Amino acid sequence: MSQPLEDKARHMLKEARLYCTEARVAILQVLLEAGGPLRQDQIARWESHKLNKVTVYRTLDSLAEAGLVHRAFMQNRTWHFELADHCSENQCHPHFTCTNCGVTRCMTDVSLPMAKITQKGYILSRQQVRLEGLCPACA
Amino acid sequence: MSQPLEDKARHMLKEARLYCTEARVAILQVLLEAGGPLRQDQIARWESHKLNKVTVYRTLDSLAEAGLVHRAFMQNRTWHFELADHCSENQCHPHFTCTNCGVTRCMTDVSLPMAKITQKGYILSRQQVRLEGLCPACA
DNA sequence: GAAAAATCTGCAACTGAGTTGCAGATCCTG
DNA sequence: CAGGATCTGCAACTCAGTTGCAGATTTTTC
Repeated sequence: MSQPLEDKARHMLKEARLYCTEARVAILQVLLEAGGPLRQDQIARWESHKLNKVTVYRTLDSLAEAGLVHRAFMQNRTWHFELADHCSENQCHPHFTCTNCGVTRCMTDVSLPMAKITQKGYILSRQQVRLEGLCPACA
Repeated sequence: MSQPLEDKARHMLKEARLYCTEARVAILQVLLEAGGPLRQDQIARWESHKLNKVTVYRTLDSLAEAGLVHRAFMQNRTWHFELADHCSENQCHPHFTCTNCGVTRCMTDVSLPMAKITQKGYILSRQQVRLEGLCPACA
């Protein structure tokens, strides 16, 4: 059923010159399918894949190092990972978290200009924006 | 020596209608003196105050609830706390972290416009900006 | 100002995300 | 398909932050 996703995942791994291991293919598929940030446990439990948490973390590390995935944000001391597409070179889309229900959403259609650091000597390479408020369901 | 800071701390607590306990006065003093974000262990070890970590966390919670302090950012799965002044109602100053040496600095002179959420139903109440790059020493 | 009520504080034990070492399994290249 | 390079899973660990509870402080009441 998700053959095309698996193919896409394998292709991404080939491009990045990474071993096409079961775990990497599975995790990329899960992230492609989810279309948003996921925690380690959400990935490990997804569908029929049963991956050890150590494997999930190490796999995400290698995918992040290769630039395929990145740590989107931390919530409740837990990292959420997502595919690194839809990101410009130095800025990803903002993430909105509802302070009432806790749901977090990617605001892919919102963007802010890069900050300007006036102090001398700083080299700004990346900017991250978190938004907080009420989601439509809780407002 | 830090009599004025202690007085200021006590005054802040009175204003916020909180008990003037030793721990609260001490922690406010430390944060006033530091002038930037601190971790729990940095606060606990500051000068002659020897506070239990549970006390530090609970005290910071109560100060945060009263609006005197807030969680500035998380680094290495650890919260950094700072005084809540210098913050506008819905946005605090950005924090810059050097990807090389790990140092984090408050960029009080940098500001970004608030994001505009185009999707209906969202109420945006707070925006947080993290910056990454190289500090003058590492650039 | 002392007693009562309301709140803190510290200790010990716990929680849970993320990490490490290592042996055995998989993947790729020649 | 053999052999080296690289993963994977298990068990045990780390460490920031939390919880329950008994005893200590602070504030309020009279």
